[in-house]
Amino acid sequence: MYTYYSFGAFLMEIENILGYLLNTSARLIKHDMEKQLSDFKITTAQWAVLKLLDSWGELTQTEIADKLKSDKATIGSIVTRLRKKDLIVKRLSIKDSRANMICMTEQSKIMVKQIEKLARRTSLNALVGFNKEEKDRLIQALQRIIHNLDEAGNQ
Amino acid sequence: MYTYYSFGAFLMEIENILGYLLNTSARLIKHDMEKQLSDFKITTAQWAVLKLLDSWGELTQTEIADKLKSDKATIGSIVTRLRKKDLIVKRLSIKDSRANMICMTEQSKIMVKQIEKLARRTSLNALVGFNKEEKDRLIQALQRIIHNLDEAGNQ
DNA sequence: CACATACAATATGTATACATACTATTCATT
DNA sequence: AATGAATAGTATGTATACATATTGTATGTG
Repeated sequence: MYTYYSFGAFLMEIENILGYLLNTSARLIKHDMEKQLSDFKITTAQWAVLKLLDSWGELTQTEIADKLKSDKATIGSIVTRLRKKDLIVKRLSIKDSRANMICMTEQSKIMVKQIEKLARRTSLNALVGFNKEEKDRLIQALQRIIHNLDEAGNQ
Repeated sequence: MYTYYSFGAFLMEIENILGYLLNTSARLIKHDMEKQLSDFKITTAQWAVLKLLDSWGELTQTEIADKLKSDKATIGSIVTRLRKKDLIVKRLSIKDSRANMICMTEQSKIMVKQIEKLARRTSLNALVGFNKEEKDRLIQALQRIIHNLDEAGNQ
């Protein structure tokens, strides 16, 4: 049986520190997902942008950065790579000539639907042995952490 | 009041997908921690290596990579940077002349103790509003995820 | 001992992630 | 209308993160 460690433990080793645990689980799940995505020649970061566009329709790069809690520079380079693969199109905004509207292509609309299943499978791999209540509690805890840190960061 | 979303929701938007939530919370907590670490001219990845050495004593780069669930190339470059800052020393292993033992310096031993408090503060920032039970459940959930994915990845 | 295999570390290349600086454009206010 | 502040996006540089290939060393087996 696998042994768990408490957060309140006196001995605070790296393996028990929240930031390390979040970072490690995030890297491992990303790795699992990218293994599944390899056929699509796309990364998780690129997929997240497409998934967001699929929900919201066309967005500017700054809007994408805000919604994904990322930054303009990072989204800029992801958009460049998506465009090279013809998965998005940039259209100069009519309202604001500084801004580009990022739009999905037919190809990426189809791709996003196909990837949906893979994302669910990766979540299941990560959550083996979790019951519904445990899953829900985890998702809510992560949303609370993001809320806490996002608030603090935007002061 | 902030609204939470359930993992079992029919509409699976990017904001509710486990991998995205882990990745985002990991990035935000890393960002918070690195803000606090700025005086030490060190990153969280570099700190994790020092923290591990502080617990285990001298280790090879491969051992560090295994324990942090990272890889040799990544640890190699972190070790190079730590060495430039005189925070670690590389000693050729007596047993195995392919390997280097990575050892802390006096400077990094002191530094690690000072950083301990900052790590706790960052965890508190992230976990505002969590009670002890919620914190413990989260830590255990993350350790289970790492266990699940690490098992799967090492097949 | 010889040899195939495994392993430690390095080298190279791509993709985030993010700080900082810069350009072009827009907006607010006078 | 003029102008100073804010904003959208790009450019540059550093640091992971990781795949893949290479080099040198160790080890197990015949």
